[in-house]
Amino acid sequence: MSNAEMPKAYESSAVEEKWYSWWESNGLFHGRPDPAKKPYSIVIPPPNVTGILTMGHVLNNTLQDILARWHRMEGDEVCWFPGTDHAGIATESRVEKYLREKEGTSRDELGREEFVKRVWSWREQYGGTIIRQLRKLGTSCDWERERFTMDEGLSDAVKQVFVQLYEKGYIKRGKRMINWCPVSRTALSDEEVVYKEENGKFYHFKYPLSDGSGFLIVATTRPETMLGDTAVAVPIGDPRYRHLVGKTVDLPLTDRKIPIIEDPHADPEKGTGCVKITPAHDPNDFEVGLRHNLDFINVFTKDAKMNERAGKYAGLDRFECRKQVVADMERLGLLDKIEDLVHAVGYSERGGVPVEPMLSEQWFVKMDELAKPAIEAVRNGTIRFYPERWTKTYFHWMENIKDWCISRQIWWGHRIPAWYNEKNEVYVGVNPPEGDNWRQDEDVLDTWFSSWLWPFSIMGWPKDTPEQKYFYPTNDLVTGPDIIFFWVARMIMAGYEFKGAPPFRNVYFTSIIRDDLGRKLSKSLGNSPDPLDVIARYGADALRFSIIYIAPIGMDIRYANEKCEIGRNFANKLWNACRFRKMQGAVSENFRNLAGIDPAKLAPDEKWILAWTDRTIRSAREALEGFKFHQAAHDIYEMVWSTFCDWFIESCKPRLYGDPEAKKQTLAVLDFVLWKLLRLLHPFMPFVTEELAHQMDFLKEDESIMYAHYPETLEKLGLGALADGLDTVLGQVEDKFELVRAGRNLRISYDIAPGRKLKYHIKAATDAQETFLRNETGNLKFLLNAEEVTVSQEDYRAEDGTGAPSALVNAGAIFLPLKGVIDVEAETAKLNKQKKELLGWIKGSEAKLGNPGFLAKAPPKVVEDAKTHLAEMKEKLARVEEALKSLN
RNA sequence: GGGUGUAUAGCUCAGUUGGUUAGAGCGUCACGUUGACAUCGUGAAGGUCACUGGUUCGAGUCCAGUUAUACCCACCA
Repeated sequence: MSNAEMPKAYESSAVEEKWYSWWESNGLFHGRPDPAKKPYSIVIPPPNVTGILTMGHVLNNTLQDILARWHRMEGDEVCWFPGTDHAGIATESRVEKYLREKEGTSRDELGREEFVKRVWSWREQYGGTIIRQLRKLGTSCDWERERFTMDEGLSDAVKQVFVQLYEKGYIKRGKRMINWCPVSRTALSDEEVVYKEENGKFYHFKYPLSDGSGFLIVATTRPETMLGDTAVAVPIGDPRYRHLVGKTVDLPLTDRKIPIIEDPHADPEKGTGCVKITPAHDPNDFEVGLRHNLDFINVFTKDAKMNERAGKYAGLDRFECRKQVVADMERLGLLDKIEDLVHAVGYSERGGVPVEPMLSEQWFVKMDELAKPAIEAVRNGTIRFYPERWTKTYFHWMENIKDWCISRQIWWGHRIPAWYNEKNEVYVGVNPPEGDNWRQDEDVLDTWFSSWLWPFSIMGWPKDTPEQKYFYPTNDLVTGPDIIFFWVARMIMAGYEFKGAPPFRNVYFTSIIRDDLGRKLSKSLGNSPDPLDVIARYGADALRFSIIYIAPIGMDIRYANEKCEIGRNFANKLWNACRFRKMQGAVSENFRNLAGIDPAKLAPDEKWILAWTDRTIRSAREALEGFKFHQAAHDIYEMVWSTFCDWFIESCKPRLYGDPEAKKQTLAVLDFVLWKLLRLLHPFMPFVTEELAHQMDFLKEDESIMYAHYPETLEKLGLGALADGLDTVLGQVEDKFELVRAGRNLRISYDIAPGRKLKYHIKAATDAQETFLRNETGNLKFLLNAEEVTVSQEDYRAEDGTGAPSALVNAGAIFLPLKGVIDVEAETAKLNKQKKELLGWIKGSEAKLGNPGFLAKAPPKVVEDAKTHLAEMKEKLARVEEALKSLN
């Protein structure tokens, strides 16, 4: 590195570009089985291939990158497996939209084969944008291992799993009630339905008894379904209706007569107790239909319009039909009343419209047996959740798990490996059956049917690969709690079923990011920042650090772009600390180990900063081990900014400008600490730390901080001797800094320009303090910007006997002698305020110590501390009173 | 209807197993171009820890209840 001066401010963009391509082209992200090292692996939650980077991805991938980089520095063999998900329905509709807008064609016009081809080429051209964007964030994924859920190998895994579960009897085909999305025209799993509270209407209809003896009143929120009614149910043994059971009603608007049946589904407490039964369009009614062998009349088309079974309503949209049915019923005098009610309506997550419960032939996976080992694994701690409370959500779902509807009536996805022949036989196998009388099932599998295999399919399963032996199970999973059912739970089940082992050991659930008003980020609100813009403006390190720094543990994050100033300013602070250091000359030769330094000769400040560095190393590592990223970020931030820059660097300046030996020593300590701080910070801010490590010559040109060892404490480095006698010195240095603060305060309260040189007098409280502070006078002069600092155990007295403004601190008192400017009244007031405070403390302490209960029951240590504290307060009070006396 | 969070300074949040009279950042205010940094520095003001009750020598911290708020689950015709 030349001596060219570093710029005054850190410029992120060029630096980030440079290092990322250097890391990647040198293969520093690549992980390979290495028996000599401990494996550490993560699989990325595969983003949709159609996706673009959002703030959610930023948070999620920053956390994974912190883990990956940290473990790499700990010496583990790290592999972070990246890739994308084919996202069946989402991608299919994305490409459909593209074809409509750009080519004026459609899926149906192109036909299946051609359409699927188009999706692949769309993916070639536009897909995977997010993968390129992730690089801007600095993510250290092993790109050589990037996979796509539709890759050949992953498709093999899907087929293998399907066949295996089919042969085990866990996968079955059957006609059941499913959630139908009329927009995507496919079945959905229960998890893909989101419920929204809505203000709806509750329509009460009169159904005339066929014998003309009156009406039964039924209520519904969905009048259009009455066209598919095939019974009216009444409660079992209900005296109001008992005599009607077995008779029929004339179903209005149709020419059908439908039976009146007794069924427990009818609740006598609700409404009239009578319920219309639509077995083809309601899950409960379906059950009733089975029990009573009723007809199942489907009145909807695949896009939820009325079909020919709806008679004159055929062709109408379901909501239009609803209006007309109500109008017609009213006209016929069969509308009893309409009530308002709030109810939950199930919407298709992707389609954005209410789902239609429909009776349909689909493939299902029986989940209850698969769930058993997965429940046990979380219960016995083999797999741990952070925050732990998510286990409750997990258990609740797993213990009530339902069959999983896995077939989708779309074209983009893994086609179901089942074939049928004319004799209606079914063949299920990894490879197509012999002979040409077989046609393959038209449906594809739910996207999640490939995602749940991700942790091992990405490593080559079902083939036997060294990667699986070495990297499976993975260590940590970082994901959002919104996909705990979709993905996390199912991966655990798949892990046990197909690998006989958990897919990961720890699951860290990220927070949800909201805007600064607490609203969810969404495109339509326009409150969703583009991370690439933010990176361009503030830098990737700034974004990464800021988002971790502001992320409260287990709660939603309030994000606004301005918050990236935290990270940007911090990077700049670090940059300038290094810039300052560079101005002092070349890096110390012993910056790695402080070789040749005599522990006995360390200045108090130097011991103090070494102690703080150790403390921070311990707390940061402990925080990372417990997935407390936010806390690690805060600890390091505080250490760098306040402890290192504000106090250590400032305080060491006098030594830099004096004795060359002292300068050499202090620079060595500074370098030693700085190099540790850069490494501590690297997982959080990879770019600026790599740049600075090179700028400072901590690394050779071909070395990367990515593989520098994560900092260890002095003791672990075998440098324990440097920490000898730290305890006493620590308190003295802290007291010294408190004294400095008090001195600056005096200056300000007397309104003296900071530039003006002053004299201070310090009254030391003890002999030890006096000795210590005398040795520090040079240092104190600098920190206080004073031309002279005197130390004794006496109060300050001017020649004419007047006192001076002063402040009391632990170390003693600091006086600011100012000729004739002492404001006796103000000083008295200040001291009286302090006295009042002290008396409060003393009163409280004495009360506590006078309490027999406290003395008897509190731990001895606490009692001892209280006594010490009281003594200190009393001693301080005595000093305040003395000072008060001297004023008069 | 069940379940899970959250409630501490103007704002956003820390606060470890209960132990001095509760902290940080931002914002506000005052002062400042001291040779790393105005993306900065030195200071100041600002809180009956949502409410009620309980346990305890001692509660922001534990327990019960209340209120507010957010989210998740559930086939309420």
